[in-house]
Amino acid sequence: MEKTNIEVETASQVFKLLGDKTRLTIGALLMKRELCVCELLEVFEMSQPSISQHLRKLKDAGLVKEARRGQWIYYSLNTNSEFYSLVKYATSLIPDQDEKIRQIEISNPTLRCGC
Amino acid sequence: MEKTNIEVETASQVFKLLGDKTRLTIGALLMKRELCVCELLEVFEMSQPSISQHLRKLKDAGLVKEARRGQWIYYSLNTNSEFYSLVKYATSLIPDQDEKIRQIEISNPTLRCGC
DNA sequence: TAAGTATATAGGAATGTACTTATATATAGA
DNA sequence: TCTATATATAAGTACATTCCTATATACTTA
Repeated sequence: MEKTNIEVETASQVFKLLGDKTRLTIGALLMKRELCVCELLEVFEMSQPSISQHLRKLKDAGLVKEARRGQWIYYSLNTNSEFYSLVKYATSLIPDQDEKIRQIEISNPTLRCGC
Repeated sequence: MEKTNIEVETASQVFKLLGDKTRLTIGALLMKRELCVCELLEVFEMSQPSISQHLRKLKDAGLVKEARRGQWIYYSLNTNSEFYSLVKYATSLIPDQDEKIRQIEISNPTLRCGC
């Protein structure tokens, strides 16, 4: 886990981002695999705009990146970010999020039609 | 650097604490040595109550402990805290705080009389 | 091109945060 | 015990944050 010297201002901004339960959990979930908004919506008791706003903050800080695939925009961790190892460390501290991933896979919101 | 599993709620609270420039810097300074409020006051452009309030939050979370010695209350990192390794990691990310320590030692607020 | 789904943005309300000044409390020393 | 110094607490204010609802935008498919 290489460490670079990050300015106090910058580092504290990233900690502030991780200092929110929803965003920290999103980070841990994205550690497992990329996810779209409608998938995250399955595991947070929160409106779609709220999820989008959290993702935007993470994206603005360069922690996550997005990729549109058809109708969906998939979010994933930006492994090139200078904060990636911090995110990895931070998310490793909290309990495993497999249960939430399973919940997403059961409801499978991107495949409603069943085809 | 051992990692225990910390609840999302708890972990995000600690990140929130570190998500403030002043508190993150205090953490890095306490990594160097214990300090009293009047010493911290030398390196932050902030009122004494503000410093005290930041220290109180860090103390309430168990990250720092205090020890009164005469007129002064010395704050230090609580190495027994389950978050100590997180604090150590977090503070290792930011630039070295030696300059601020030197500044404190030059002004030496706990020894005003020179005796 | 119209309708449906996914996501983003705008605007606003409630709450939280980080400061400030004023004041209280605790210790030290004359 | 009086005064000075160190620190904590209280109360108020400005600003930031996080949610919401309503609406706009983008893509897909009939």
